Amino acid sequence: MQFLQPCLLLLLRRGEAHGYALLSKLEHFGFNPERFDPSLVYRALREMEAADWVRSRWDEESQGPRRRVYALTELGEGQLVDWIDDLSRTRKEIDLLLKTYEDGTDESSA
Amino acid sequence: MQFLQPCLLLLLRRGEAHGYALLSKLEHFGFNPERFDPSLVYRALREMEAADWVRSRWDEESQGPRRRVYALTELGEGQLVDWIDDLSRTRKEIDLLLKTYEDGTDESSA
DNA sequence: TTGTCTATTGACAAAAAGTCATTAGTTGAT
DNA sequence: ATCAACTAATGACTTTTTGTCAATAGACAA
Repeated sequence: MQFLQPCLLLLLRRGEAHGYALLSKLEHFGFNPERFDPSLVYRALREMEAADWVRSRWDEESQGPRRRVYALTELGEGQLVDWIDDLSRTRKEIDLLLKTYEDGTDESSA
Repeated sequence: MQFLQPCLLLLLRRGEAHGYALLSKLEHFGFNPERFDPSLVYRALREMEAADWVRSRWDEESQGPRRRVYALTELGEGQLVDWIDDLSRTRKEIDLLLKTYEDGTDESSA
């Protein structure tokens, strides 16, 4: 799976959130929280901030270790649209591949 | 796109072929032959041979530069099945992602 | 004999993904 | 009060994957 960044943007579209919270919400997209390394989420967020798809601030209110809260930017919304387009295309390619496989299965029955 | 290896196995399922021929047939799967570097095909084939998913021999009959002709092995057929399963799962994940996007679009209309 | 097409290989660079250790605040149990 | 577990984030390092490009070489046509 290399859908991490689009998944994070999708989650952030519902509202701002910090990395650790996003980590658990990723389960919804089929990520296994057991064997999924949290640093991947943090890295993805920092990379997306460098691209200005998200912006962060330190949450001053919360208890415990400091949280960096991320929010989607307008650029990020545009990027999400691009990703959705990409993924639609990828989906079509997979469909073609699966169809090609099925068409070639059990040729003796023709 | 990282479907190169499954695409090659699918093509080889139709019969043995050499790298250069496979290169042009990849167009069927949406690869752009203009900007697609041939060395990627050759490398993929060599990697798959190392995994014993394909086997090769030099074609002695053909004219021009020597051709290495690849054929799918039984192991390779099994691997193809695994890939098809993977891709079906990936397809479902993409569907979920696209659906999540659509569900969240234009919330004001609710 | 120069250029183009066919055909394959190898070296190197860049990008992406995975692993692990470290730091640090909070809470609950012993 | 100390230890473990949970929350939270960062940085260094490694491995894997992908991309780019140059080199070699036979055949053929201009």
